[in-house]
Amino acid sequence: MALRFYNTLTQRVEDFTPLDGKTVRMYTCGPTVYHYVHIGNLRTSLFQDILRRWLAYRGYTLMHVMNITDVEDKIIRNAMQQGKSLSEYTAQYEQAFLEDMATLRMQRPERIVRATEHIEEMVANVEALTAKGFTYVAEGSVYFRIASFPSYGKLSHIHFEGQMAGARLDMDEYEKDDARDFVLWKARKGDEPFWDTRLGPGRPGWHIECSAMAMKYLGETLDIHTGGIDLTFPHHENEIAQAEGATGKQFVRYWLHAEHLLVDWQKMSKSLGNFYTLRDLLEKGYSPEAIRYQLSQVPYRNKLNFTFDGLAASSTALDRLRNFKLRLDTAKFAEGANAALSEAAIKARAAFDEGMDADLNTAEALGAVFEYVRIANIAMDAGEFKVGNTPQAHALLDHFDAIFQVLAVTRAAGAKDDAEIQALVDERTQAKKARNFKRSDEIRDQLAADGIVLEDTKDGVRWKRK
RNA sequence: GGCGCGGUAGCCAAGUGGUAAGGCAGAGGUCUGCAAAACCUUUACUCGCGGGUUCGAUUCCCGCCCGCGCCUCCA
Repeated sequence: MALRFYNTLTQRVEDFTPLDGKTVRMYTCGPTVYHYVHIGNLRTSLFQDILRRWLAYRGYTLMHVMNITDVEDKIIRNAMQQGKSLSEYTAQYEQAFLEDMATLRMQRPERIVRATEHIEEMVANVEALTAKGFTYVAEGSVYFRIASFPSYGKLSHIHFEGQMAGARLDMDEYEKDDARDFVLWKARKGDEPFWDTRLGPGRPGWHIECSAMAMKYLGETLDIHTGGIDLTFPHHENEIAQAEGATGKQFVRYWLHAEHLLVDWQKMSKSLGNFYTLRDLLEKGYSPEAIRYQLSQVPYRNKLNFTFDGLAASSTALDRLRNFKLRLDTAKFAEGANAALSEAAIKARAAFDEGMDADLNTAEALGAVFEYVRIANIAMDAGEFKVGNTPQAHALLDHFDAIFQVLAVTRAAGAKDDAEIQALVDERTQAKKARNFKRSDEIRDQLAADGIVLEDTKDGVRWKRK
């Protein structure tokens, strides 16, 4: 079956077809760099990475733009408190975010753009809206008048007629004509940073950066727009108003939203003390691959309740796959090929692909790999796995890992290199042959202390990094 | 109150109108100088509850209960 995604706009799973042949124009709402991102943010980034990789596998050329929000209330507040400029303050967190992405083996989008470098595009977007009568000015700020945009609410499926029974309203924003209206351009306030523009001195509202930058780099109609589910309203709804108000054309064809990562079944927040950064987990000794696995294994549209038990389980599950690969690389197989196993490899590959095509069902895809691993292990135990079956097994693992990116071990700084380890392993084998168990056990313990595990198998000794 | 997502074995989780993938944990076993590691076997007559449609529902419809999120510049 074809590649298909759940589209928030239509609330249905739809076949995916880009507007322009094999090119996919995709925009991602990246982080607001006022602090280190947490693993919930990274889960969303990881969904985007997997989406990228799968689109590429399916033969599409990506034009993927991700923004960095580097001007915003918390950034301004924190930067001013620390006596830093905005860019001085945000640079450290932007850098940290990019490092986190690399640690988790995420690809960089084709283009990463910063809000503060696109003020002119935002001003132009606001002007286009004003020209069409969608805006009004109050106390120097420019607002979008929602009443003038009838389709407002089509993404979040909110009907605004008799709205707001139990919702809270922000009473500070008394200058708005309608509580639902949102700000496009904020008038300069106090000694906050500002830009002198045709809209007057001030700074952009949050939503305008994304519509302006997305259209600048990807055109008026995008294929895919992604983000966390909490951005659906109001952020993405407002992006639609800004873009479609200005162009009169459909802004985004497929809206994909990642569900939240939860801790104790609650959204992460600092006040609850359930806020983890990638650095926190690495300090506790979890590997980047185990974290990547844990964040990938639950399909992106499901909530993922993060627990350390779950992370440990992911680590063990990942070991199973790595052990299989190691066995494939080190065991001795008889000549020939087993037709039934070839069949199993083909089936596993097809099931993996079908799972991924079905709105990136990573759980199903993963299941297909594990099923093959079990079948192959049984065959190896029985001596029925043949040399001729190895290429297919490798191909399946490579195919899986091209998307999941978890099989290679991240080596600690200062770790022994392979040759060094092999020399010790060989020395131990010699000692064992000579029945010098004292020396052989000594080497085994020494390697264990360095995180190297030795495994004696019928085909000889193999080793791996823990 | 409105909108949205979900409730499947101890935990995580896939799935289909015809009688429940996979992973972790647990139990048993194989291998081994000892061990470690690894591998294998095994665990839901049942899919939140109550109705309905159907020859047949976990899967469709209705109602209810429970959890989570959004409705405040939160991924």
